[in-house]
Amino acid sequence: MSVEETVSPNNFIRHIIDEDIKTGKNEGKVATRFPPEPNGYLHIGHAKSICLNFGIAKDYDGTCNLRFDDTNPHKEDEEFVDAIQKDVKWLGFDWGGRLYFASDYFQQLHDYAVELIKNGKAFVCDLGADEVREYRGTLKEPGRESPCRNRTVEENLDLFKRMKEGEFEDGARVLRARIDMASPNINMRDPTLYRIRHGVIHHQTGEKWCIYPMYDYTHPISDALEGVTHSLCTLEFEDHRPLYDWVLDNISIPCHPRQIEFSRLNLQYTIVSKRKLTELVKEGHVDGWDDPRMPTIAGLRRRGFTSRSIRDFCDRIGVTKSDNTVEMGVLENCIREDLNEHAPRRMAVLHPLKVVIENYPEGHPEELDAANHPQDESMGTRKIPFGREIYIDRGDFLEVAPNKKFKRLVSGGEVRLRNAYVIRCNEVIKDNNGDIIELRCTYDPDTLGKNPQGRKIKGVIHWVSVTHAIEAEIRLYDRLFNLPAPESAGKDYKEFINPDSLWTLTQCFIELSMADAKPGEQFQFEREGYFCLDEAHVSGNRPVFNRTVTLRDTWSKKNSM
RNA sequence: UGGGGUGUCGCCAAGCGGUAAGGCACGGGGUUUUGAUCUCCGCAUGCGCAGGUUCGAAUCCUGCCACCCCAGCCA
Repeated sequence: MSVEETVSPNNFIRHIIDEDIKTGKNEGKVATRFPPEPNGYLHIGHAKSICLNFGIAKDYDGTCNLRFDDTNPHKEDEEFVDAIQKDVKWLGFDWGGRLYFASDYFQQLHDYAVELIKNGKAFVCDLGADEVREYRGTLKEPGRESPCRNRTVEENLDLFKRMKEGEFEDGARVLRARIDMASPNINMRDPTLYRIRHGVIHHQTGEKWCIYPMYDYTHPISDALEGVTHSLCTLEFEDHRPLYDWVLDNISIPCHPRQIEFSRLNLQYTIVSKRKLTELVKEGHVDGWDDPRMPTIAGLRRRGFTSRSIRDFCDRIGVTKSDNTVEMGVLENCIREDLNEHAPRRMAVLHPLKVVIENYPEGHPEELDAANHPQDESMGTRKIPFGREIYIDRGDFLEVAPNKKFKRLVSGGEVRLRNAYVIRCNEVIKDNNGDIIELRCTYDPDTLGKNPQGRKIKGVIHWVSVTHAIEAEIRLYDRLFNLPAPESAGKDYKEFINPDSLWTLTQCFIELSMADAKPGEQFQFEREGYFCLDEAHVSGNRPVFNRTVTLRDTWSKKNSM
């Protein structure tokens, strides 16, 4: 497979790793991890991180762990841990049995906390949440020390033990690191290490614990326990790195991974924020996490994106520290490139208009041969039934050509039926409203597989035989938001939800050969785009197809300007 | 002068003192029974701005400017 041969592009993180290997750091080993919190589905931004972490492990002959950062049972759920594993696997990565949970380390995390207390590096604080905030100071002014800051080791040990044993209510006390309330870095102003959470059932540890460690405390230790060498995270954690290092420097743990930050992905016309995606799902703006309009891995999969195209996308966008917003065109290009190569061609009529071929014999349908791929003979051919009555797309007929460049069918004009004959339109039948309901045509029997003598046929249109067509529902998707950057418009992003992001067409006709298509199977509907049979939905007894992406269309683009 | 970051083509992004890669997008030509694909050509005398060092600066120095992140007992 060509993807496996692709050389991953270099980036600044790989440069750092190259240097570490050259200088013999970590004995030349490379270990990364992908650490999602199971509080939502993975999205395209996570794909960037997954490709980075697993890609590095693969290329450097190292390892990449899948570790759930499950320190906040309030927001987390088993549904998400299952979905995340499914998505990482689907993206083509393998954690090889190294599946971990931060909650696996709760006991060790607790023991290291006791160690910090014993060394006077942590204390139990009685301040309430509001007071802690007040004492923290502001961005420009230093904070004040908690009145509890100078408790004795014995008292701290006793209080922490009683916190663990459930003696205190939620919020009554926290364990804090004893660092520096005057630090210009707010993260270093005696950050909270442990909080009390009663009455929640943790999806992994049940009711075993009522104190839960914070991210800033859990993450460095989890990394170190797993022997991670390079801990890759996004830019907003850059300010947390001093704390990451402080934790590891102040406990007796032999390993000290290096945290390296890179910028997160932003994609135009969508949002890549788990919190906001959760809102879209919960408030019903979309039909679940796997709605084909969602930038989630599950949504992209259902839309018809291949994992190969997503990996390709991640390679193309690169990894840097600069803020970036990638155009949809890049993602679209990736899936078009993949599907152009791999998707077999089919014909489907989305907006049917009936055509009767008057000089074609009745009751003598024939079977024509059609290539499954115009450039790849190895994909073979198929039979397509042709008959006296066919459907063409309404958009492929106009009574009068609007300009000399129009090459579809017009009254009195000729057009090539893809994989079949040239037809001429002789008559336009209309209903009482003046709407076109049928075309009367004749065909030239001498044009199958060859061009007619003495005249040039400019246009080619697709079609489907009326008697053999399968009725289908086709869903056309457009961008979820009608603003390139819905999150930074200074208003609620939900105001920019595109009301026309889904068009459902219920009376479409697809060619017979797709009768036994499998869920998820992908096709190019010639001249329309790439479509896949929906994984889950059948509407009545009609199959449902999702449009993954249109074909590139320089013609309509030019004419719409 | 609160701290931490980032600024190279419309969007990504190489570049690491020797004279601006590549991809997407865009414009144009060719082939074509998909207005697709494929193919060829074009697309930064310029690297946030201003100075300086140097034979030579996107790369080094100085000073500005713009944008992003941080005051959860979220991650």
